[in-house]
Amino acid sequence: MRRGFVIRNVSMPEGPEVQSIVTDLKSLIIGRRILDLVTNEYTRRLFGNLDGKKLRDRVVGFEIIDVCRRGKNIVLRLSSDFYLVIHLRMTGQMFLRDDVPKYCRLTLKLDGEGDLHLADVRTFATCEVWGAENFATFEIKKKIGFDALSPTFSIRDLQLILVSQRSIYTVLLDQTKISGLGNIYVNESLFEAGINPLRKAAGLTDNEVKKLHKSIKVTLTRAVNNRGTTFSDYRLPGGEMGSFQKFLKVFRRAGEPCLKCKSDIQREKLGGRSMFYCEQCQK
DNA sequence: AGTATAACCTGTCTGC
DNA sequence: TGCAGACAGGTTATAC
Repeated sequence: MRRGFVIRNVSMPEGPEVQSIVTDLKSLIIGRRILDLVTNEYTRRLFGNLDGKKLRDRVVGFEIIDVCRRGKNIVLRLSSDFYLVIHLRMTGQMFLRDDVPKYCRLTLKLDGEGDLHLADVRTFATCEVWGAENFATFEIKKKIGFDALSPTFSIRDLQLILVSQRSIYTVLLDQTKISGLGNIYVNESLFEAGINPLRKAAGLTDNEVKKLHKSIKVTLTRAVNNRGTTFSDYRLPGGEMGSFQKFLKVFRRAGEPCLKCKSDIQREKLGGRSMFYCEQCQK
């Protein structure tokens, strides 16, 4: 597909959004060669202090041999035996297309149709280059907790991390304990499980942990199947857009009736983040 | 150990 | 119509 072929325009991605981007990238850029790396004034801070020449030596001329996800990081494995690790933070976007998107911070010119662009209006996104030896212990070095999207994520895993006196809301957002959840999916999962976000993590009963585990799985699976949550009017070229916003039950529904009991959905601040929950259904 | 706040940035929305 | 202020899905550092 040609000009304007946009993969995804999900702002502020959580695990399901990153997974959707990675799935699309897999079919679009694996096996393709990086012909050039184009930077601009908005590239500042993207690579930290990595020297420009070193960067090009490790990237330009090599093939993309795999794309995968580690927590909320997008990983491009290159034939140079280096890994590009991209974190989109709040507003990062990946595009595969010929023309340069608005707020573009980096372009990888590829052989074949379309170049890979990283755009990011707020310039929080980061890109790191890892050698193979270092990358072998990526999760440990980055302190990435259990992958909530993994099929192997178990009730036992969840039990292991729910040992703190912090709120369950705070712990589920802590990527060093469990990775892939963000504010949307923490709020939705807790509603689904009928657990109040302010409960102490260690205070949950075995039955509640079981319910929460199931609700996390169900919520994330449905989010991935819907290709994430899009709040803007963005659509894929085929008319598609991330569609999980249609299924949100509490997130950004403050003051609206609970879908189970009709009482008002509450909104409260914790650690600068907005919690959404139903007082009646979430005890 | 836990919490709270600010910081990194810019665009958009709300209310006066 | 204009303007000020609040708000944004992530993460990290620092101070209580």
